[in-house]
Amino acid sequence: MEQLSKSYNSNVETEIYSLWFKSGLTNPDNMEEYLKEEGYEVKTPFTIALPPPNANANLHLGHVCGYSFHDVMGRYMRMSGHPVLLLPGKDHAGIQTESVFTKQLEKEGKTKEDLGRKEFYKQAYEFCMKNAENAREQEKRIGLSADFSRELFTLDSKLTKIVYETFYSMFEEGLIYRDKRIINQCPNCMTALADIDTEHELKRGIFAYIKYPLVDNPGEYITVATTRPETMLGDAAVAVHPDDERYSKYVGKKVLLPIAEREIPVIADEEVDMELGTGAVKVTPAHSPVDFELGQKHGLEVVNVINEKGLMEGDIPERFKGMGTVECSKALVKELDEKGLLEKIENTEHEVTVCERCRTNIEPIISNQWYLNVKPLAEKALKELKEGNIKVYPRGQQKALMHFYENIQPWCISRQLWWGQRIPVWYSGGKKLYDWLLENEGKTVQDFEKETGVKVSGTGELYLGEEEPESTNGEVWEKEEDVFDTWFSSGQWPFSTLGGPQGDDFKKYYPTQVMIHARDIIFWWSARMIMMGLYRTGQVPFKDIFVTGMILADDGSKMSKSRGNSVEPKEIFERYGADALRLWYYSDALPGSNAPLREEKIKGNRNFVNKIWNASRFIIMNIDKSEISQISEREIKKTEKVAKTEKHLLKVGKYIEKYQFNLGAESIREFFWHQLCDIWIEEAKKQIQNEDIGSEKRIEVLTELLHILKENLKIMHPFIPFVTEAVWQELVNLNLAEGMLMTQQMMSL
RNA sequence: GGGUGAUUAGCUCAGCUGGCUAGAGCAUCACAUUGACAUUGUGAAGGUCACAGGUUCAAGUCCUGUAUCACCCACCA
Repeated sequence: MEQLSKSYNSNVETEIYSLWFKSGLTNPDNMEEYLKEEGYEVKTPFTIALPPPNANANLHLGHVCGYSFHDVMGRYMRMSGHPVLLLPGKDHAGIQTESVFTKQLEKEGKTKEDLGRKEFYKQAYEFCMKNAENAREQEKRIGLSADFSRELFTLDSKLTKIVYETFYSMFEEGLIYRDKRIINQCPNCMTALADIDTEHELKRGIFAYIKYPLVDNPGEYITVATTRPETMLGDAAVAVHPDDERYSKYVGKKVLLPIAEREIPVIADEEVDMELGTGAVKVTPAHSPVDFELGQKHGLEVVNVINEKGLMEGDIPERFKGMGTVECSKALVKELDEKGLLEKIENTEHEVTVCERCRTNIEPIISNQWYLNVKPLAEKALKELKEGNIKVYPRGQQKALMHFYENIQPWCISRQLWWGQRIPVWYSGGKKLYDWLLENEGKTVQDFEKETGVKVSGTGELYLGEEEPESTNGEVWEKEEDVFDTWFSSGQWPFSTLGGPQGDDFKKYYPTQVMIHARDIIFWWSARMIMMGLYRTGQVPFKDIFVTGMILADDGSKMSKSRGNSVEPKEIFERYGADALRLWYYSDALPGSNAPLREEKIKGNRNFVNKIWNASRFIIMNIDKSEISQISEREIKKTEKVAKTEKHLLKVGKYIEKYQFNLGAESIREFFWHQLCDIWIEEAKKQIQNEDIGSEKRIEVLTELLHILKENLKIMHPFIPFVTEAVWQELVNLNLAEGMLMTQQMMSL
């Protein structure tokens, strides 16, 4: 009978995809209608909010493959009677996009200031939309059966509105506040960074031993050791361990800070490590996170000497002003040496914090930022975890998540960027005034004017809202320049995408079922989605978190563009097809494991895909046109083989429900190849080889074989949707099947 | 320093609540096949399940300790 091509050609995959997409049945509302029309029971909706990839670049292999987990769940659920919503989107990725796009502007010889905030935003938006389009193509290429009619971008006004509502409500409850804290400042990106946006690098540095003379004991001094001499200009104290006998006599006395010529106290604190350096440590609250804590504890003065550009400033000798930190360090060391206050300098290697994007050294500085007190939210999240309302796979990650919640710190939610959701706040009389009044409790606007010499018109009050408020008595409203940390909006993804707590989709599709992503973002994303979800909706945003493995280069190293060892998804699609890639990923990228991408492994899976094609082809070829009606009308007898097949379907279904995709993939391969092909088809060959066309024996054997093939196609479909649908459509052409495999129901389950 | 996990065939890993004569894929070797598929079939080789103790009738599987590795968090004056 009809001649199918000798091997499966993965080029048909795009064609198959458009078949699915055109049907509109990836939209759960349509799917629900379809189920009703076909007389199936409509089960509860199944929702996954897909992790939105960053809209500043093409998708990498990890993204693309990750979606095959979402899709296997989605397809299986759809075939089991659930209207399935796989909700796609794209993330604006604040810092990263701003950095990528600014670099692109640089190549054109422009800066973001040249464009101005509005134009910058507009162009960055276009840039993201272009990338989003590419990303969407890749998502389709892997076979993701998502409802693209609902696709969203994190900066869509619908989402922003919901994010703002959350902000207003949190502010009113006192969870959000402005605070002066030490932050990670990237002097290059000119923004505060969350800890997550920083990395650590081992760099060469110096260890300078500097003598601080005692004020009341001429000739005596305390030597402190520091890797950053320039920060001494901002020192507020020298700290020693209370049990340290070498220094106990000095505690409570004062030393004269060289060069700055300021008197600072000697304090005692348990935190000080007696073994390290000289056992005496200089305390610079303004420029070191630890020192900041120490300073707060001991009520020390905060002396700012480095500005947000990483240059020296503030209450320091004129000659150092405007210097970079390294330059200043050198100059200081030289002067100290001349004064005989430099004991020695050691070369050392130490970890420094750098900006994840541009690798610039992070400058810890004091800054006014917006904070969210996440502690009460974390407590609720922790409770849900403990009660088992959210489960993390692999289980070990659950403990890690609990530990994270138990030790959570206030979250800095403001970023000094242009790209993002601008914090909807207005300051009467200006931001500086507001912060000043906050720091100087009890003082008034008049005090501000007197002490700073700046004239303001306003009350120092805040107004929350997007639109500029009415100006009464000629007061001037200053708009907040900062934008939200990206995680503040992506943390609301599962409900913001469904239209917020009032949305129709929300009512129908929330909470979602499962969150699937790579392990590196569990704290930064999932942890926040749980907190924000509980806060806004009172419900957990998803019941399960499934953490995928990481794709590595074939030598086991991390894939990265800079190393040149990254593999484009496109290459794999072209050479082996999406099904082969998916199949490889199910078995290799298990939770907690690494998956080095080896070509020969994908090849092996491609062979299996081809095997499916050829076994189907064999069965189709053996059915004569004249036998079709007899075969399709014949009742399926529950033979041993059919029963075994049913059992197989149930088993694989269980694996999918338990997120054991590797076992599922292994089973479908084992059953199809080594049971159906190697044994049953071989048997069938012998049974029909001497039979006449249309004979009872032939009809019996072929009917059973075809049925088993179709059942196998169904259970394999969630894993490898393309080849199975391609075969199904061949069957449809011959009147041996109907409709699309994607929407077939697994009735035996 | 804190946390989490890993350690099973050459490689990447399965092995759920203890019953294994320890599996898969890829790689290797031998043989077969122009027959749906050379993108195939049949078979072989390859492992004291990191190490040391313990619990048990029975341990890859549970407990304790040791070692090595990985990731995350904190920090390094």
